Amino acid sequence: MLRTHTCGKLRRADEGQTVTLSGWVNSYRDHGENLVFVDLRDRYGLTQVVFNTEEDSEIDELARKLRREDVINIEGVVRYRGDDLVNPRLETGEIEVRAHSLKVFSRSLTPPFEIDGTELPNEELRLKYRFVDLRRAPLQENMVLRHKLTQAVRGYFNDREFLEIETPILGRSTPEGARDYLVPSRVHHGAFYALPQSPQIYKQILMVSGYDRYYQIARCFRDEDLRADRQPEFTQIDLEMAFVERDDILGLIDGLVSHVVKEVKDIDLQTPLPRYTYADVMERYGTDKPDLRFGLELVDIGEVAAASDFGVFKSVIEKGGRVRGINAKGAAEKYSRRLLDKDLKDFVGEYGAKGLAYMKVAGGKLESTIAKFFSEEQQQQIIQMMNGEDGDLLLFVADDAPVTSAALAALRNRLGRELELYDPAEFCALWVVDFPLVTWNEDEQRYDAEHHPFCEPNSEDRELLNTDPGKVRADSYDLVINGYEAASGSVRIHDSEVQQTVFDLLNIKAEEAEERFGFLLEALRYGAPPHAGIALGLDRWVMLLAGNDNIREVVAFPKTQRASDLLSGAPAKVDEHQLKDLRIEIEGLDEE
RNA sequence: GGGGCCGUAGCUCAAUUGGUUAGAGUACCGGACUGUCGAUCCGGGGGUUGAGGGUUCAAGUCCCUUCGGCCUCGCCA
Repeated sequence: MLRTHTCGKLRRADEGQTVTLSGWVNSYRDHGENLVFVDLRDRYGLTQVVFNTEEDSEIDELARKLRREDVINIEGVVRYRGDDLVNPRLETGEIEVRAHSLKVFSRSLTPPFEIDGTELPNEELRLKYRFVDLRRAPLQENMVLRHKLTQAVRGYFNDREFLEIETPILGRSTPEGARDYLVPSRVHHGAFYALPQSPQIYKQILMVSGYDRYYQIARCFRDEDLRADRQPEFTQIDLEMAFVERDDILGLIDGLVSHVVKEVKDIDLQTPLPRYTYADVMERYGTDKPDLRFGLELVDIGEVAAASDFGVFKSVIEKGGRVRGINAKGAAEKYSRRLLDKDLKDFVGEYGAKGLAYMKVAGGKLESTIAKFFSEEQQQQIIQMMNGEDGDLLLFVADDAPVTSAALAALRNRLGRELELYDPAEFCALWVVDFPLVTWNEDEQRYDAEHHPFCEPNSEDRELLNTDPGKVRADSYDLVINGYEAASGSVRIHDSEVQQTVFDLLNIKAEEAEERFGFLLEALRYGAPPHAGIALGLDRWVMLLAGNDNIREVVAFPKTQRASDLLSGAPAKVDEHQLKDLRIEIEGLDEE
């Protein structure tokens, strides 16, 4: 071993010991020929090393040349710094190591940015020099948190008879869903593997095969555009159980969530987690993943709007749309006219809203350029419906139902944040259940699966499958934390006839279904147990527990928004002979 | 595919209406200093203003194109 202790280990109790430390030079303080201080860093902490030449002039000369990020090895004696010299900001601040030998393992170029700097460099640089960025304490803490979380997850499942089973990375492309990452086959000309979007089909087959409790910390790939909380490759805590019903999964995950947050953050979470129906949250919050750390519920004022003289509202209602609003409590003075007419209007415009109507409550009445279109009685109705008080700001969007939902849900989140209606450190988890089985796709003139095509229709809604499929509820469930989808799952279809009915509904032709995932259909014909499962987004979990709003902060080697890895340069061109092996030709390459 | 923000020294930023030799902090290099800990003090080097083109007597600043990063709508069963 090239060290006897780590840089975070030594305390006053170790005084007098001869120790060996290895690490990176975090900083140096040169006091001339006779005295040099070096803060030595590893992932466990910082220890001050003193070089004093009275006895060892060669070492001192070497020590004076040390620079940030050099990697060194020292041997020396631990000693108490002295009553006036203790540094209370360091865990090792009571001691220092008086070095009597120094070895330089390797010198560092001047780092592209400062490891302990107060200002972060731009993201591009951080990604290119990720090996330097990863030395920074916040990222190291995130990696540790991530490790603790995965271990807590494994512990929880291992204690409950679950088996961790790996599924293929090279699989088969399936229709619907996200765009696949494809891998060409050398042996089979013109044929491709697809990287898994999730281990969905394999885990269902494992249920058929009798592995009734499966879990896996599985890498998944989706070739879609990125967001702050989305990477093209990400990790799911994936699990599936046989002979269970919906509430068994919800209960199991309630237990997992409380176990994990206790283990990694020492948070005591009340379980069972609250459950809301999809219909309920869509009506009250306009989204299937509401942030319930604050209120600001949506209110429908359609009836008053229809009776008013305000043409914009009236015509929307006549066309079957909705008029809904939010009461921003006490915010009447917080948003200037300019902000309301420009910033907030443009903001809801991003979600398709053509305008943003607003009224202030003052003296028990409504104050607004549009107030004149509402009778005294209608104004009082609105104030009452929206629970209005003097100083409140009422905001309205009139449009078709999906637009009012999307615009107001986004506005609600923005107001919650700007008006500081919640504690950012709070951890608010809930279940959303009873999603619709399918949604109508206007462009394609067909139904799309809301969750995925293997999701069991709610048994109470079986009749509706043929008469009104859009009303059929699915046996599916999402776990929502602080406004993020943290997990998603369902009871699966275990009957090949029901599966066929759903494929028919989704207009997946029997032939196509047989070709694309006939292997699942076939498996279901050989004795399939009722089964259900769920997948949790590990990266998002770590992000939330780390109090971060960007997933790149919890991924060791993340990709940019255009899905490139600035560290390695991936994706990159390949040698001509590699393409030849695969019989692939690239169009338009000559243009450069 | 659409919208928005950004790109100036290694890094973080500044630079008036388009006007002198593009500055500061920090990092880096050299020197001084025996108790520092964001060390301090003295001195120094460091710029294709992302790239290309245009307008102009004059461009970091205005216009066009392009590259890259971030946020976002669509997309993400």
